[in-house]
Amino acid sequence: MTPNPPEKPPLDSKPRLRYDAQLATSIEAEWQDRWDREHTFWAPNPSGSLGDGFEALKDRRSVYVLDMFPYPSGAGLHVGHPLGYIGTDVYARFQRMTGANVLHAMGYDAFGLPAEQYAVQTGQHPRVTTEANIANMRRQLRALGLGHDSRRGVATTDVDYYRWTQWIFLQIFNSYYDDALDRARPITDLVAEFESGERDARSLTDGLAWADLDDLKRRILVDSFRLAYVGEAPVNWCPGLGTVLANEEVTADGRSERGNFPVIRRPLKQWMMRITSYADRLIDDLDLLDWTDSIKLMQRNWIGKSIGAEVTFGVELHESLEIKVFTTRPDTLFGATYMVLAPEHELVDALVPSEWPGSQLDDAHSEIPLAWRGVFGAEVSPPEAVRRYRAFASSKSELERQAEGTVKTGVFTGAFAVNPVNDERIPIFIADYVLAGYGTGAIMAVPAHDDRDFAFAREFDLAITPVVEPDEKWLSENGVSSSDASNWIEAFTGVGVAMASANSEISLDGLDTPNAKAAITAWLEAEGLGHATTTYKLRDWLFSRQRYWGEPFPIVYDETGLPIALPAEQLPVELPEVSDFAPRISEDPEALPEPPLSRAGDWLEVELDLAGPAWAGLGGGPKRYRREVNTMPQWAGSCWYYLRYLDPQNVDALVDAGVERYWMDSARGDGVHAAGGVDLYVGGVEHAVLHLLYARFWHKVLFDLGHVSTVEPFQRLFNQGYIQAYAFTDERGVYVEASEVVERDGVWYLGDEVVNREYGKMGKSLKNVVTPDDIYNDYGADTLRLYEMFMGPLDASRPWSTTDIVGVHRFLQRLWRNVINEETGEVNVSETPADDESLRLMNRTILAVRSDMESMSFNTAIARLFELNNHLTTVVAANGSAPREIAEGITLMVAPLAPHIAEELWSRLGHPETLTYEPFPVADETLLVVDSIEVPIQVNGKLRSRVTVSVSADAATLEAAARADEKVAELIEGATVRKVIAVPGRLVNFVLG
RNA sequence: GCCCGGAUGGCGGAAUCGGCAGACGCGACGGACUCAAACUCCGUUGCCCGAAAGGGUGUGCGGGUUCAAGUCCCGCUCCGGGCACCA
Repeated sequence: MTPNPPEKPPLDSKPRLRYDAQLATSIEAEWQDRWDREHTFWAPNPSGSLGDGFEALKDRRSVYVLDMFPYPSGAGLHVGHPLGYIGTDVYARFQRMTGANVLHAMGYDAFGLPAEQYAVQTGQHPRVTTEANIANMRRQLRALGLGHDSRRGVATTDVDYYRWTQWIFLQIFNSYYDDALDRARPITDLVAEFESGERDARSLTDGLAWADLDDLKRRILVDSFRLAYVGEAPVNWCPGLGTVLANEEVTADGRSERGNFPVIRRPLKQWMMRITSYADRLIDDLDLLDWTDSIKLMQRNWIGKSIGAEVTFGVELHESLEIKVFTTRPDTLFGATYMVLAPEHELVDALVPSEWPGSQLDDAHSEIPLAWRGVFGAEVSPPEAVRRYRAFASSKSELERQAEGTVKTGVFTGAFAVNPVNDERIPIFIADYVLAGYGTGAIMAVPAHDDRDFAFAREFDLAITPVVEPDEKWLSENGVSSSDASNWIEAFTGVGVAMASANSEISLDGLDTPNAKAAITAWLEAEGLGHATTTYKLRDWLFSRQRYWGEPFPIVYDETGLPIALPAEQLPVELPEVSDFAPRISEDPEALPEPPLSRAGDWLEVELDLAGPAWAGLGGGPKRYRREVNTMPQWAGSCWYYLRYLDPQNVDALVDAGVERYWMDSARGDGVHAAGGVDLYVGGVEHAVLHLLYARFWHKVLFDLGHVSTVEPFQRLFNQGYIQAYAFTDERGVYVEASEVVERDGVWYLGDEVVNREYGKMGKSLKNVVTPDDIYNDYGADTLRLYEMFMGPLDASRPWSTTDIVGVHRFLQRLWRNVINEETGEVNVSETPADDESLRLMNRTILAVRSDMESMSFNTAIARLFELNNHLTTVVAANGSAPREIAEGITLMVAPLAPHIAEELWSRLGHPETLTYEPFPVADETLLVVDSIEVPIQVNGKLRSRVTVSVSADAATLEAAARADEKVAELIEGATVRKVIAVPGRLVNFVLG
């Protein structure tokens, strides 16, 4: 296949077939059409509707290469977006040439807020905008020559796709977590256990057995076990977006990650997913994955596992009250000198006395230090002080809370707790440094060994009692002693030897921290005062949103107000048409948010005849139900798209089991890849906790229920860097069009005006966007691909520089000219064998390029190809033609990086078939052997000369050769050679005395 | 505050195990071609001294280990990212 020569004669004296933008883009368009026509990148499945052609490839290994699911933005792509897509395409093409059946596809994460907000403003249905955006993005990506299997490019908004998203939701809803087996099981198993008495319900139902429960109580009990459940909990309500958000979607300063709107905490009934049941497996299985340590660490930190103990404290004058605290340092229990409850803690009201205890109002005789009463003074009663403090604490925004840093506030409640190990009476405070949502919402404060408690104790003049002997280094650095903490300037939080920790039954004194923890925990358990326990920062995943443009839940409610799952046969639940896409936000901050679907008229109610057990309200004949009006979050669709790529047309299952195993399980069992899953997953680091945690969770549920064969979805994760760009501001500080700025002598000018250079993301607001369309118009797609891969390592961020592109463009031009006569279009290769030097260089190049391709070091692979091409240029200049074996070798090696020009050259070199499945060149070992090498000679570690010796030269030979070198001889003459280091194949170093 | 990652020419970046720092590209400079320019091709290019030969110096800063350090160790600075009272 050859392109038609340009029809018009060239305007100037430019050779007719010079590889310029015009020729490049015409070659590219023709090859893109041919790849489509010939289904070049269709990866056959082992069976099913996409199984055609598998027989021919059945002996190949399977490789699944995946890009993170893009959102089809209305703004289109800039050159930063395709960086990862080009990287995966190069990798995928290399894999095909080294004998793999490669699955590489691209779909669209198309539900989401921007299309909906646009709809709210314009009345345009989000589906219309979404489809237009997808079409534009497809066009832009196609022009890059990405080898995607177009049959697999699903969009989350396709009804055929979200039908299966809903189906997965049903699986999760209809499951519970069996803690004993440590996996999810069908909820029917749980019901069977209750019915048979195998599982005792009584501890959960005020002592009633399953048989004694009425239908409603049975449903509530069973619902409380489901992995997807409706829970009432403080959630992140974002009035600016009119919806609730997951913890992961809220930034540290209490704003929405999208849109940067304020987020407030309020209790609401919402759908939750029991991801916390998987916390341990989500941490442990990280060990099986080829991910960077930093991403693994971010996931571990987010899950936030803490191993410690729960300890029960009594309350003075309240025999019936018990306060449970969580601590990771039970060994410091003897050092607890006060206790703190979160201001919202449920026991606060019960234990606060109406008056300050005893005679404390009289400062002269008070046993209560003045400081304890905090800011409100002595004339305020405890309930009023608590009320005022709560008001003060809840009025603070997250930002204010942070701004205050380590300044601790709080108020004494007037009540005392009793330390169970020594019966000491310790004051109970409320303070907002203790969080209601973590642990038990209460702590024992050990100021000697905890920074926060130390700061609070100093603020409130509370006792600081050391119970762990600090190490000498700490004591001397701080200039203090372990016996008296009065002049300590910080807490000792390290491990050490326990001291002053004994009662009549147990002594921790002399034990190191781990042993002291074990001893006290055992004692607490024996005494019934506490037990070992583990807590997590991870909360259950808030799964409902008050939006229109998302997946409807396959859930209806009956008259009890409890949810009922629709049977899978009734899927999909399609989004109804509505006229108003905006969530309604009431002026009343306490009012419930009103999702757009709650105004969807007829859709809201449905008459169904649902089969099932009577206790669950089913099987009673046709009945009217009300639909769930929330929709799923955008993460839902992106939690499993990689599974649908495998089998996108399957109407019977989300993915066929055999197909799933073929692609997903292939990476296992080679001794390195323990978990299986996608062979290579490339995307930005911004999904480190959100998408990657949710997807792993869903995958594990599907694994537990037998729908997928691997424990993890993504075996190898690669985080690509970002392409950033310079932006320029004028003297008013206003951004100016970056493409019009020029540099003269290190100063930047827009016209004659000096402008200021900044550096940041590419975007409309900085006026520094460069689009792929711009670049392929000016240079062609191969040049763009090559430049993006050449700029630096794929995982590093780097600045875009349009001026640097000419380097790679010149490379392609030179390659073209080495093979094709620019004037005549004739192939300019010779059939005579290449000279020895050229062959050796090519084989060294093959070796290096192969290894660089495998490690995705595309920048250095390209550098090696530059060198080979530059050498070939000199050969062509000398001989008038390129040796065929070199021309073909370099063409094949360039193919993964710049596939269009490579296909065109390959075709012109006389090969009718695409080179997509040609074997990648293999280095000839015999041509890699060298017999002599140049070795550096150092004197006192400084490079002074070089000698050429045989590769096999041993240390003595090497030293002799070095001594024979004229320059070296001169330098060591007369000096005492104290030592000679001669490393064969490396260097010689003479150390003079 | 804590935890990660990074710092190499004018710029983007190379450099297996500690063994010739600066591959490759851009830019700059010089030359060829051209009436001229662009394109293309050839050459030079870390910095300092020197006409040259050559010498000195050099991988954020300060120490150290070593025959030898961009690479290892200790102490900092700055930049990027994550977490942020998680008991």
